[in-house]
Amino acid sequence: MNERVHTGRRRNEEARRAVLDAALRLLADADGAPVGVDAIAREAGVGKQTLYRWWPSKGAVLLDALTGRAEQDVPARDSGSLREDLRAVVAATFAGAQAEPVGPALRTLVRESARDPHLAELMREFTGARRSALREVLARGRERGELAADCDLDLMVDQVYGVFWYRFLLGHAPLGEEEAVRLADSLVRQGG
Amino acid sequence: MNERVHTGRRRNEEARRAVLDAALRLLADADGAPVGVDAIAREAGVGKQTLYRWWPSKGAVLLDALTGRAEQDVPARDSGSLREDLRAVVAATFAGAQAEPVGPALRTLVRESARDPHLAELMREFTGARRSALREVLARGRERGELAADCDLDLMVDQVYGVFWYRFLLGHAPLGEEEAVRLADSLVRQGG
Amino acid sequence: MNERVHTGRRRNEEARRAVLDAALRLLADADGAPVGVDAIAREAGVGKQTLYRWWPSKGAVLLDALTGRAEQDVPARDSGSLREDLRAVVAATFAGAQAEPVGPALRTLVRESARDPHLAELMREFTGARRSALREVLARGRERGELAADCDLDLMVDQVYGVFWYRFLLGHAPLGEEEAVRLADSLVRQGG
Amino acid sequence: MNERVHTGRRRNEEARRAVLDAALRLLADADGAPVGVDAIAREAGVGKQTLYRWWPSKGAVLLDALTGRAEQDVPARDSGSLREDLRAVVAATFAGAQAEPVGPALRTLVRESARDPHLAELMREFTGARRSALREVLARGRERGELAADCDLDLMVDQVYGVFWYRFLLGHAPLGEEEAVRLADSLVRQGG
DNA sequence: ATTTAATCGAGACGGTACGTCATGTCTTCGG
DNA sequence: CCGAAGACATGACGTACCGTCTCGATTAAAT
Repeated sequence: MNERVHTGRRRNEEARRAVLDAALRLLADADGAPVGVDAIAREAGVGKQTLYRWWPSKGAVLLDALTGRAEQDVPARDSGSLREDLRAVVAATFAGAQAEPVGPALRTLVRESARDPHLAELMREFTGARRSALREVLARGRERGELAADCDLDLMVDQVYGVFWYRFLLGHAPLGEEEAVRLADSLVRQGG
Repeated sequence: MNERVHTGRRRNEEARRAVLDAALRLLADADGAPVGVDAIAREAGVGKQTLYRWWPSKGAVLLDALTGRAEQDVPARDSGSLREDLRAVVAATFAGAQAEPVGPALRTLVRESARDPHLAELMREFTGARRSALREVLARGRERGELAADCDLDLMVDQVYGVFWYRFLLGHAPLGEEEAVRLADSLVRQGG
Repeated sequence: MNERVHTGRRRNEEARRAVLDAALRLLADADGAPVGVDAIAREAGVGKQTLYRWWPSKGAVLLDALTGRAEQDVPARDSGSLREDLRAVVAATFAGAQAEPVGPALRTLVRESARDPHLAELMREFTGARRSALREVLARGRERGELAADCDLDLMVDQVYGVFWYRFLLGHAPLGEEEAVRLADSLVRQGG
Repeated sequence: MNERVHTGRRRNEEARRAVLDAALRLLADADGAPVGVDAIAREAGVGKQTLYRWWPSKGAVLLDALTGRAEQDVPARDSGSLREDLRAVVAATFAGAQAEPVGPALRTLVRESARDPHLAELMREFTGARRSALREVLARGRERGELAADCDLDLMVDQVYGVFWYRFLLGHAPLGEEEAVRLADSLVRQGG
């Protein structure tokens, strides 16, 4: 606990970091169990008011903790081949959710969002962004003729993220490299 | 509230029904918002202890309320054609979740299961049963040669339920007859 | 902490006692410093909700703790002599406020009542009762001719309690037997 | 809010006045209810630090607001007659506490001092000064033989201020000219 | 004339207490 | 023994206030 210094009347960036770090740590350690505001504040060495001053709800803190640190490193590069791109995106998505501390934190976050309407809304935005990124990849493939002109891109996107979340939250089946490839390929085949 | 009569020292079936009815009603009215134990007990005109005597947790009551009433009417008939069977199952799944009061109740139930480990376990069983029923349909199709011998049935199952839950919970896209057909057909095509 | 047992759907008398005991103990130990609700609850081994269920405010608990235990043992006997009775009442008042744990607790209570309008009202009733008891004594003396017919009994009462509270709270002068006698005698002389 | 001008590195007298004015206004408006530091600062259009730079605590501000404005106009003249002087002092004390805005402000101040040890100490000094002024009057009377040589002056002083504070804070009886005269006379008679 | 230093308004900060809420356990009492 | 009622311990929630601290601007005194 290295004695944070005050920054006067402007927001203390160190406090912000301390909060997000603490939140991410607790989120990861909890692995699904609820994370309390008091706990975050105590862990960060911060007054509760500081949380409520800068984030509209507990959920906002948690989401910020996850997105602000775990870079949205899903690439969405354009390799010229739909199969290639799709494999990359799906594999990155699967892998990102397995890594520490993102995985457990993400699980906790989703759990929390079930109770916290504010967080649910934030999550909706978050996932919406991911969805359109993936849709972009598919749209490029369709333009190149790798997919049928009449295929339902939205349904394909939802098949990817549907499988992902379903398995991620229930944990009844793996989310490895192999499954990513299989899923990507089956989508390409299905839409061809 | 029609003045239930005591049944002495044997379990009062009417009380059980009153609880499940009340739970389902609240579950549906809440449409996602949390449903408390006190609320169920009051709505049912029942003591809280009666709940905990017969159900191990709040979640169990909620799940019982849903499954005990909303018949698991997903058919899983065997028509001889995979495409036919799959369309039927998917469409029934989609339609079942739209109907009142099942839809809103189911949404609430899932939300609750995020916080309640006990309910989560019950939900796991519940969805597990659905999954194996669907897998059965697909396995029959594969035996008939309608799917490639090496295709990943588990992945196909999860594509169906993944899309279903993903759209059902986020509500960003429809879950109608048309989407059901499209999804079923694309899976048959992909696995052929 | 001897494992209190629940008493079912009726108020738990043991819990009530535990709360009042704890409150009195803390009140006395604090000697003027504020006593928190959490502290009382923790000390009593009781949930905070139990406090708010039975007492309308923190102040009500504190006052109850003082009056419910420390018997209002100011005698107000009738000895036939005003001087005698007055000396007794004043001395008892002074002595009562010195004794442990009443003294420190009373000081804390008054302090709290400055912030808590509800408690202030309760204190008003409490002191009002004391005032009328003393007024009774003086009225009897006046009927016996020990006081002038036109003397202001209310003013005399307030001289007693005024001096008492003033010295009790500021602590700038003693409140012993000697002062009690002197005050009583001077009042008799003044009203004669 | 007439745009105060900076005075550079010397204390800004206007700011001081603004604080005291604001404090007195809030103190009077509150009539017993707590007055917060933030409220004073906002009302005065002043930073909180400016308060803590010049006053050691909130209480000091409040007391200063009261004493710095409401002149200590209790006369303590020497008319040659104890009865006369005493009547004057007591009546002035009573009247001073009734006037706006001193009365309500004083009430709030005492309430605050119950929670604020620093303010309590300041109040002790404040009342101590009043006490010795009154004691002076009585001592002069005793030297002139208007009081018995062995009478307890401190007790007499406390009877005056005791009655005053008791009635002022509880408000159960009036503090008018008539009561002042009666109290003063009874003390002279009692000590004669 | 330039530097130094103390003022000012503003408001974020860590901390403590508050009163409300929901959960699951427990006990009474009537049927 | 069942069922209704509801008190109980626990612990999270979001709000309010306190006194401290730092900012960036401003202006008087020191150099």
